[in-house]
Amino acid sequence: MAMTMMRSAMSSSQKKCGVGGLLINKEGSRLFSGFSFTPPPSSTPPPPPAEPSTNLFVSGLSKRTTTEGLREAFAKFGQVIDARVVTDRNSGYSKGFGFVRYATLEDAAKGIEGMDAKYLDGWVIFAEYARPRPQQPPQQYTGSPMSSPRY
DNA sequence: GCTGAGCGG
Repeated sequence: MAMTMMRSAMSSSQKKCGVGGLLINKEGSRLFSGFSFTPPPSSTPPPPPAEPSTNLFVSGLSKRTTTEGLREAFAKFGQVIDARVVTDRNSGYSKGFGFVRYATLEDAAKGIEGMDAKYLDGWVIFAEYARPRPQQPPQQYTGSPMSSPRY
């Protein structure tokens, strides 16, 4: 008899505890991850500087900067073999970047150190080594290395 | 002839 009353009392003591126990801390889960970011599986590592070469890529040029201006600016740090400001064929205006070729790698390095992040015609230019472009040498033999004229 | 990241004639 008495047990019946006690059980009914305990049941009533449950009250509304079920809803209050559900708590999720978003910040807590972030802190648990701590110092470990997932590296992106997509491999697109663009190395900012290219390998040393006498060919220099100059960006950030002013629209008013011409090939002569580029050569004059870079000639102060080395012998410039060739300088060219890339211009659009349609309009003929500068694209804002150009290429400078030095006689030696030392001059190219000095040119970069001397003209990189410097002002030219009011614009900060950036000089770095140009990338090797896919320029295939125009060979008359269709590029077949099997060409053996003599045996 | 200019918007202003970028790699050419």
